[in-house]
Amino acid sequence: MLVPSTAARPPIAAKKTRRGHGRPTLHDVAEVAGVTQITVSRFLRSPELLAPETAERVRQAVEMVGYVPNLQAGQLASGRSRIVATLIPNAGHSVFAETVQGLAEGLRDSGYEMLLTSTGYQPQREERQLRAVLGWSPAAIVVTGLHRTAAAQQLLLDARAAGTPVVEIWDHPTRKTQHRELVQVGFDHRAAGQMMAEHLISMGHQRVAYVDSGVIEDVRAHLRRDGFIGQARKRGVQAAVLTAPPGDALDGGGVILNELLDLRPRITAAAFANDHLATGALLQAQAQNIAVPERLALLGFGDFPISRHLHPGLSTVHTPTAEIGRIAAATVLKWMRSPEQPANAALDCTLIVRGSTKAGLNPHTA
Amino acid sequence: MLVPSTAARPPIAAKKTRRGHGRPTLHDVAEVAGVTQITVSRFLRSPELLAPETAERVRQAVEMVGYVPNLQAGQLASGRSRIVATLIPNAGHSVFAETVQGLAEGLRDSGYEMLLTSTGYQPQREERQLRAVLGWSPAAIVVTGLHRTAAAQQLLLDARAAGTPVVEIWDHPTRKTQHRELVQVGFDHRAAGQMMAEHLISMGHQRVAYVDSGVIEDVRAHLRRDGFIGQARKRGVQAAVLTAPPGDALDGGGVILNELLDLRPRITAAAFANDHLATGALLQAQAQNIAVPERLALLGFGDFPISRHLHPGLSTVHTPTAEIGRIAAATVLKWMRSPEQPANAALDCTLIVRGSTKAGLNPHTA
DNA sequence: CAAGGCAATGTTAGCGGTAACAATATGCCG
DNA sequence: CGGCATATTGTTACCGCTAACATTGCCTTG
Repeated sequence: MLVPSTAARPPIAAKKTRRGHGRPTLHDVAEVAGVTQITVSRFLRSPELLAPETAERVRQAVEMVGYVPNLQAGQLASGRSRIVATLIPNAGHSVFAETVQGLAEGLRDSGYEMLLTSTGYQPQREERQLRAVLGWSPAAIVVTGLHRTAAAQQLLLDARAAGTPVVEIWDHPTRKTQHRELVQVGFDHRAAGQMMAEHLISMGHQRVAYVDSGVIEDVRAHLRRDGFIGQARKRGVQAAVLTAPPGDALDGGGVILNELLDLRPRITAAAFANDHLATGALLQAQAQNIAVPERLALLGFGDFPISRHLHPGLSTVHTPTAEIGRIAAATVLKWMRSPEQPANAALDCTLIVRGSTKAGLNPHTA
Repeated sequence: MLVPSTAARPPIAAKKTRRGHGRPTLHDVAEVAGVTQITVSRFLRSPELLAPETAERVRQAVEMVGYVPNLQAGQLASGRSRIVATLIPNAGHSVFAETVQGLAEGLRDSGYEMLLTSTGYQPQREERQLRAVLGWSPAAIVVTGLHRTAAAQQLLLDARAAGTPVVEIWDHPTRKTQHRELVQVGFDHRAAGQMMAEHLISMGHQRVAYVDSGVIEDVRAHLRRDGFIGQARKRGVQAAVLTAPPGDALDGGGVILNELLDLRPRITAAAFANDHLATGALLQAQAQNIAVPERLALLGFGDFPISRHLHPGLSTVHTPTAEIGRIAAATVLKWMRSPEQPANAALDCTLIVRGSTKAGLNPHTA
């Protein structure tokens, strides 16, 4: 049995006092403090219920035995978990990494922890991971995008029906009709694509191209492509579509540049699925002495840090990557505290016009 | 009570059958299958123990009620958890993001999940988060670096003493003596710094500078700095030290470039804490028409994707970012399976020589 | 001064699983 | 045909914590 040793202020290595797993339990603390488990439990959760003097005794006991609460036990008993399950296509991609970081910051010190899995853009895997993660009875679920297997969707709706907040990030549906039980925090990729087309058109370009992502599972890039093409068509502008080769995007952009230059009829501007591709193309253009934007205007997507440092600066669309994470965290926290469903957050993408499109055919736009 | 409904193949929304939290339990499945809980539990963990016919009945029952195991309960009962706690300075930094992704991939389908927290480089926060995370009785702990508060270190050693694998990533101690209970997966930053100095020296530079990270808590960058300076001194070469301004590293690099050019006595080469800083400097040099490497050779660290696409290409040190994550995952998995402590993994950094140092004063080195 | 109220702490009964052991049934042997 | 090993399934007792209700003692109040 743990005796209130006279020495010991620094957390002493918990002696194996009980049959259990070796860590001190509420019971151990209670014994030292001369109270019962529940009093210690109360001290930890609502100390104001205890008599000040008792509270102090318990506080000392907690410190003395180096008590760390067993969260699994607590959650099993209370039915409440403190886990926010997060499913992300690829935690290594800078955009998602920033979102993850935003989430981590938003959740920090909230008492909730983030369980992170990376789906590698594969719906089947996402479904499997979702299933696994549900076993943790997460307090909330954050998933990327709106598209997934039917079974995964059903799992989410079931979880939602059972009262678990579910937030979809990075995407925002055009039609408000889509599964209204879930909350979206993101932006409209189709509209972003339209904005990109509109920008090029407004600069006077009549023949343009869109360079789609080489990651075929990147649904959002394809949405932007569709938006781009749709808008171009609507405005009577011809839009070719190329697809970047898989692999390193900077390399891919370089390769694509020459394909763009070879297109017949000639095009005067190209939009890219992301800034990496566009940067690759821009650097390649530089190497080959292709005048940007005179011969070919280039428009990226994502506003990666490097883009404004290039020469010419890369025009692009700024996306709220970290903000998505922070807002998702805030949304989830709010939702868990009060049961009413928070509003969707439709974030803004903003066009950043730099040199790679500015000195174009029709330089009347800042 | 759940009746084996005649319809229902797709997981039917679990009816609230018990006083519990609404999700079907082992008990529900058992009832449907006409067996007891433990048989269902066995089916899930070691199906080979069941009679084939029973197994099939249970399988159908599991599917029919849409059973998802309650992992908290299982772990509480068994004392084993399936959580790998991971503490990272900043999940948004590309290098760590790649490591996280590597970890996620390494853990994928292993049955273990990653609990991720971001410490923001702050030891106090790290300690707090470590404490919180210990409440999950993680099956293993992955922390970044070797430096932390004394209390945090004690927590890790306690966990280790209780049998929890602890892996320190991104760092590798020069002296093998340092807390041998923990396993390191990373590389020796001091040695990397030495290598950087050695490279510049071998190119004939006699006056060099090191641009340290603006993140004062980035202990590893400082280690590289110390290695750099130490090596320079050893070889009788003067080494100045500058510190990048905080904030955007690309900007910081640009600012630093002019400081480097203004240094008296003049220097001929500079090494940077990371490729972002070096890239910023390189782009700024380009903008100011400063000849690289003739007027000033630039050496980065990290081999970020952009570096080889710059003109001239940025010489740098390639670091095994994703590999650290993958190996850490493998190490942890192995360790959890067999109790003997795996070996440290000292990974290699390799010098990548590109144009930004190659055409230097003494171009005899490839 | 008895009754009621409130503050502080305790008791009991689970949460949903698993470990360890127990109990059957079955088959094979001499 | 009894006995024992083996295969299969069940019983019991927790894991460490919390919800809900119970108890105790003291203070206020009519």
